[in-house]
Amino acid sequence: MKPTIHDVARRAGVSISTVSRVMNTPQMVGKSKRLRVLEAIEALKYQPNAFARGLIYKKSFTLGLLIPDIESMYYAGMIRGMQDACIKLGYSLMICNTDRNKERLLAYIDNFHEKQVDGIVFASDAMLPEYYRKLTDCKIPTVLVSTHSEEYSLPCIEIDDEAASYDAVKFLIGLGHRDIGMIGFRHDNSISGPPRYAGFIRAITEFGLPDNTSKVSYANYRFNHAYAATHDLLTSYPELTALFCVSDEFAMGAISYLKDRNILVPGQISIIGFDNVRMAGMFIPKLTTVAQPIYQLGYRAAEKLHELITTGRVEIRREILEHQLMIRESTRER
Amino acid sequence: MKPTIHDVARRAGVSISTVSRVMNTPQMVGKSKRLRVLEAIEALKYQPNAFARGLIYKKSFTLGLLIPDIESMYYAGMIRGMQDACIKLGYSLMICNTDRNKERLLAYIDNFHEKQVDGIVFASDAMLPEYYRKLTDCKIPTVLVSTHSEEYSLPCIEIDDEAASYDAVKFLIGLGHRDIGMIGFRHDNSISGPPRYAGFIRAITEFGLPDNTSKVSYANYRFNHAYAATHDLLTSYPELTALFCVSDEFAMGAISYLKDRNILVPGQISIIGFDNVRMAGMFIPKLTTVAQPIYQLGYRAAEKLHELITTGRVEIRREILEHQLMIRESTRER
DNA sequence: ATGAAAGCGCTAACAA
DNA sequence: TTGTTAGCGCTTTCAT
Repeated sequence: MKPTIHDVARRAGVSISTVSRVMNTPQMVGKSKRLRVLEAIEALKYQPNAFARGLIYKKSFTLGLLIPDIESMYYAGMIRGMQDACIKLGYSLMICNTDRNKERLLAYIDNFHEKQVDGIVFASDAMLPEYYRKLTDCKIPTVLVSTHSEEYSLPCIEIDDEAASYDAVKFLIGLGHRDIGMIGFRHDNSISGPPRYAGFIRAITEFGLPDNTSKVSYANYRFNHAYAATHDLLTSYPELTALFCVSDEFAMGAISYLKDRNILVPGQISIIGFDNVRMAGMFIPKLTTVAQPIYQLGYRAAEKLHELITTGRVEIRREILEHQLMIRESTRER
Repeated sequence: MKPTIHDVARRAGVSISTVSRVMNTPQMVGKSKRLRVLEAIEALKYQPNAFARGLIYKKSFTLGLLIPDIESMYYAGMIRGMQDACIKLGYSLMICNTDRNKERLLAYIDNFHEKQVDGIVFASDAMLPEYYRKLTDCKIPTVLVSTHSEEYSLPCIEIDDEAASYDAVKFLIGLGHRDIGMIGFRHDNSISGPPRYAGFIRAITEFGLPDNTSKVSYANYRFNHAYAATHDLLTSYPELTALFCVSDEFAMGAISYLKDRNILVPGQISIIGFDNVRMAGMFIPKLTTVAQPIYQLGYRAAEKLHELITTGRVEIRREILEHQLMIRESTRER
């Protein structure tokens, strides 16, 4: 049996309130008793029971994280940042992989509610009305990361997708490319899909390139979809000399397809990715990409959630972190 | 304020025990009252308080997971399996990334103890005496995954590293290679290091190859170490025509180095990896590798831990899952 | 400075 | 079938 506060009190020959005091307000306890209690705690390897504490404080010191895909390298990096922040702030982190499944996500929120997490970091793309309703019903403070919401004024932290996209395409144009295609996220099931498309279009028009509006193919999160999308796009537009991919995984899928067709990257087609996941610098060729501050995104999300939990509000509701172009080997001058 | 059992009881016009009963033993409650209670629960969006329950059941219905590196693709796959099993079994999962840091791991165990997790899945390489002591002090049921322990008889689930290694090298030999090198894990800080080396040696000797005992270079978990290790190995033994890498990440590091030196894979050197992480099939060239049943490893670990928690023991203490050769593009006949 | 006692939200034993 | 009540382990008044 786990020792309780009573065991410690008995062993130290004091009352349970004294034991409680040495744990919470040691300065209110006489030195000799305090020492005896400390000794007993050590000897018994006593750990206060988090259930009993939670019952009183109504706090679990646990944060919940909802991510769509634990196997995505993007989220893995984010988790690291979040967990480091949690250690600093004294929270535990409960990570839940929704697999982009609505029911599953909803079930996780119920679970968080029951387990009384102090707050939730939501990294699962679109904040649907059902999610929002449940969240507000439960009154659990929530912060969005690398997504945002138009309808609901939840605090969020992300990058400027439109600008980042624009910078990527502008870089390609600067390299002399004029026939640029894009492998994007479907607009109907992603948040960053539309702004990244908008950035692409803005760069194309601003620099007076021929109408590339339709030279876009959409894929669904994973590698093999991007592989197929690249096939479609190149079949329709064989003149393309550069491809803007909205994620590094898409870039890898595209390059993989090109490789299978004996098309050289960057020799014949330049590829730029997005995210700068850890794998980006390991791929062959090493990916030129728009780097998101992935670790920071996670770290700040936890900090922001902490702010929301403790103060009830948040300094800056929508926080934008800087992106940065990483030039490596998958792009070349036209 | 979160509604309590009292609120539900009041609204339904019954006692709190009746409410408790409809949640735990509905068949013991009269139909009309049951319906009224259900209605009240729904209307109030009542969720029983996990703290109060935990205090009574002395169970948190939460499992703890200790992993060395959340950014490793290997562990990401394992987590998915584990979480799916947890959903099935009614547990939540608390994932903690130790970053291979001893103090951090120890602190996480304390945290698990305080939060009263029902059990721990330990996936962090070596089970050091300090870890084991703390674990037994806390009396938290523990299962090892993709590692094992000679000294302590903890339940574990893994593959047969020696045999898997042997199979990989045998495959290379079957391809006609006679000068085979290896990029391995350091023996002093890994569990699978020695058996994988042993498998390599056994294959070499069994097939009467020249003494390759020393044609091994060691790396430290990550890509860039393998990159450097490959450089060292090839500088000493330029005659090598095949390389056995003990992880896919090492294989990628090796290939990356070779690429930078304009050495063709598999044209001039064949590379075989280990693990079959998701990325293995996406790399260029696609990795031939020894597949571990990564998802299953995670899934079974959670099931096994559940078995240990509920029955106090475990059917098979050391459980071995099957590995399987995945032949792709990074190897070729000599 | 210290102890006794109330109560956090729930379950389970006991009564009715 | 139902309600009353005694804890689970802890913090926090309130006395002393």
